[in-house]
Amino acid sequence: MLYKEFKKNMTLSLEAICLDIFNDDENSIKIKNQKIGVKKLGKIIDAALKLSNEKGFHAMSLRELCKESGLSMGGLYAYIESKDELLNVIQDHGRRILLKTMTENLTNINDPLEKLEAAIRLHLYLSEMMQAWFFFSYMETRFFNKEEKKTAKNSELFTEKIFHDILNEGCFHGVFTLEDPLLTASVLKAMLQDWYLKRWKYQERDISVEKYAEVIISWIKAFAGVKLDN
Amino acid sequence: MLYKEFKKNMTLSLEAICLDIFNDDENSIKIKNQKIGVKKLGKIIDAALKLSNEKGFHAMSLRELCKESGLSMGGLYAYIESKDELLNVIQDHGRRILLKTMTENLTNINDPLEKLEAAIRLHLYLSEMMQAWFFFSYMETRFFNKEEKKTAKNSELFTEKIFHDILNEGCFHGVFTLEDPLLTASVLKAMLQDWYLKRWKYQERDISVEKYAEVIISWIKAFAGVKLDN
DNA sequence: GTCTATACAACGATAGAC
DNA sequence: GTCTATCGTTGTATAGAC
Repeated sequence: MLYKEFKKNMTLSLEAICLDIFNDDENSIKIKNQKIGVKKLGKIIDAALKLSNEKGFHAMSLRELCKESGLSMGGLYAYIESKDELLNVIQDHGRRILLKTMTENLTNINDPLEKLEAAIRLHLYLSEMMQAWFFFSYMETRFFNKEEKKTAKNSELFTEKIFHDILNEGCFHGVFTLEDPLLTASVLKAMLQDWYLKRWKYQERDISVEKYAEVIISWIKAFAGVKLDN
Repeated sequence: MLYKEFKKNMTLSLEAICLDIFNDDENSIKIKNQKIGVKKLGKIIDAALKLSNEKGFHAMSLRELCKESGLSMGGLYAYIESKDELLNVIQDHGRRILLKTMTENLTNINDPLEKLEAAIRLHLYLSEMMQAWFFFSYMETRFFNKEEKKTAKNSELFTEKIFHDILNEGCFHGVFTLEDPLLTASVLKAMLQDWYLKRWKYQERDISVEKYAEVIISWIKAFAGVKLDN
């Protein structure tokens, strides 16, 4: 699947997820009008991601955030309880999309090699589409409180586990030959993360996300002892 | 070479570098006594790295830094001009060691495969020894000003170039078979960085730096079409 | 060379008008 | 639902005693 196609499919399901999140957060959100609420909350998250990725979440002042999202200080506090809670909202928002997309799109693939390729493309395309969130999530995790840190850690291990399971399955069926599938999954994940962590480099060198996916796939094939057919 | 051996050799040359740095910074440092100065500046850097890696450089207050390094606010300002300049001092300190170690220890190796293995081990061992600085440098770069950002970017590309050159050399001599040596070097670097970025994971799983080095080396061998001999 | 005391700006958060 | 005005706190940085 090409990135363009993936993006088109995703845009539709994204709106539904945003609505879900807004309704679940009604205890902390003071806005009753759903239409206004969803729209502005989206603007706040986008602005917060933009500013945070430029200067860090902690260095981003709420006054700046207000300017960027077109609200006043008082207005902002109708959407969030505190600056800390804003962080939770952002994290939760992205994590839901990540979890939903990864699980839903892989269940009906059985062939290990096919599944591995699909998972790699899926993760890369998703991180290309929501680069700001992936970058934010990676860079800001260490500033979370204890509980949020644990959730973030589990999310990291969840993605790793997807690849670990596929590799194990492949080894069991004799498609892959690996000495340490877990360590392989870990390194594979590092390569996927590099895509959204050093986007400036890949952009400068005109490397498309499809091209990068191909490199990663041919790399894992070589390492897992899969015969190259192209 | 094992990590233990590497560490022993490094400790000696480290002290000399610290003295160099102290002498070069005499325009901003108000301390005249060299012995006192070097010792305390080292303490300040260590404390700053510790606190910064816990909560971020921006979130670390100078009051905390004073407590951690055993100085008063006034005392601290005898060593640094401003908080921003402290960032430069830390960056410069680590970068010098990195540059010196990488260049000095690779010049007299000619065989591409041997050189590649040595470079991988060198980078991993160095990042194991100075994990705090490597982590700091990776995580805080985006908060630098324009000029410092450029220097950091060049440092990133410098390390990548070392691997790129070795891979090119190997391809030229027919030892490696690679479609895109630059992209390979880029991905290789991502794998090396994962070692100091997710140390908690590798520690939890009892993966030593030697073991990790072996995995990376066998991975690049498989990808570059080098016959495995063990 | 190091300390205490203090200046002043910017922060997150809230109250109350509209 | 959004605004302005204002609170108390904490930040960096400096002055002057020792």
